[in-house]
Amino acid sequence: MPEDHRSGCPINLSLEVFGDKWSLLIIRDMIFGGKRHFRELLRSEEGISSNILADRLKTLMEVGMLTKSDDPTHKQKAIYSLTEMAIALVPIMAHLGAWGRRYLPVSEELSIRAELMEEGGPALWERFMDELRAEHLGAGFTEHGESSVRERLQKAYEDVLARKAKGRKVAG
Amino acid sequence: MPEDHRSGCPINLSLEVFGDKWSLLIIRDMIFGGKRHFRELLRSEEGISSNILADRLKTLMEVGMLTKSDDPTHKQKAIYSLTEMAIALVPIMAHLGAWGRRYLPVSEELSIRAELMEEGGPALWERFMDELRAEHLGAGFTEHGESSVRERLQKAYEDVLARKAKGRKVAG
DNA sequence: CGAACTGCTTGCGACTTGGAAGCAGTTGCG
DNA sequence: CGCAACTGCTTCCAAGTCGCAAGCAGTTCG
Repeated sequence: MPEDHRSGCPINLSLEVFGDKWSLLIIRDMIFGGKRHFRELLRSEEGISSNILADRLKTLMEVGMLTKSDDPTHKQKAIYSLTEMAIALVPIMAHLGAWGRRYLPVSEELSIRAELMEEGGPALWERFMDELRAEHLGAGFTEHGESSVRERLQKAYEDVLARKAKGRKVAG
Repeated sequence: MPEDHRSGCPINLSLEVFGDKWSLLIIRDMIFGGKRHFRELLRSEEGISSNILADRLKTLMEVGMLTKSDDPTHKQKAIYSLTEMAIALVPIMAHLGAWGRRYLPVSEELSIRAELMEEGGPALWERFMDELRAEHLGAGFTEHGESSVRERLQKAYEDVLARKAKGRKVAG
């Protein structure tokens, strides 16, 4: 009997899984950043340290949100993949992003993705989740060349950066 | 310049606000349990201790998710109220509950609310949020006697408890 | 052959967590 | 009127977690 839980409340159990300051950021970087390797994840916007990252990857694998496999191109590289359980967090990410954008002091370039996710609504989320399934659960790397949701979000992010740099050049 | 933040990413900022194991449970108890007083919140399903509760209430007030006022009926009682910022978490709570229910070992009685929230969808969430606004932001306590969303959820919870008790009596 | 890179691990000080007990004041009840 | 119960916290302290810095064995690349 699993009495290592504080209660059987779904919200509580969810928090027991990712109720900390890092777990969801790792998932975020895998979903929105397309990161699959340890050292990629180490270069997070927020600067996670390697021992914490190792620990979180381990527990995320234990709860079934991630899987790990060998990279055929490099004997030392590991590839982390999202499971359906983690891909199912996309709508929560979208809501979290929308909420943060509304109530917290976000930066423009880092919230453009949240804005587009909010605008796109459930239809966009579903498409994104399908792409993630192909990428993480499909047979190997199913690249479908055309513009994926992640690529569109990434482009919007870079456009904001470019516009801000330009504005700074003109104004400053 | 507020450089006490790790990054301007909306998901990160959200996690900085409630990315711990207790903050959202307090909000949950206020939303779904109708709890408004310190000692009510202390009797949480998960057994929060009083120093942690005091600390979290303080930080939740600092970030603007809660307000505190005097209870006119008791000089020592404080009444905690949700702000719009906290009420706006209802859809996230619903998603969290749905996700937890799908992937984690929830108990039947504590997940019936999540089930009903999921079934009710955005329309039900909006109604619930309106009721919370009346209760927490309105002029005093706006009780509208008829069956509120919270009362319906609570009744469903009690029905499950009663059914399980009966089943145990018959089977055992 | 050496520099750079791979996924981690270790050491350690600082911070956080949380159980238990307590506190000054208030209220309800007999 | 007197006392038990209750009010929102606070303090103490041990145990655990966090996170920077450094390092490590192995691999790959030029």
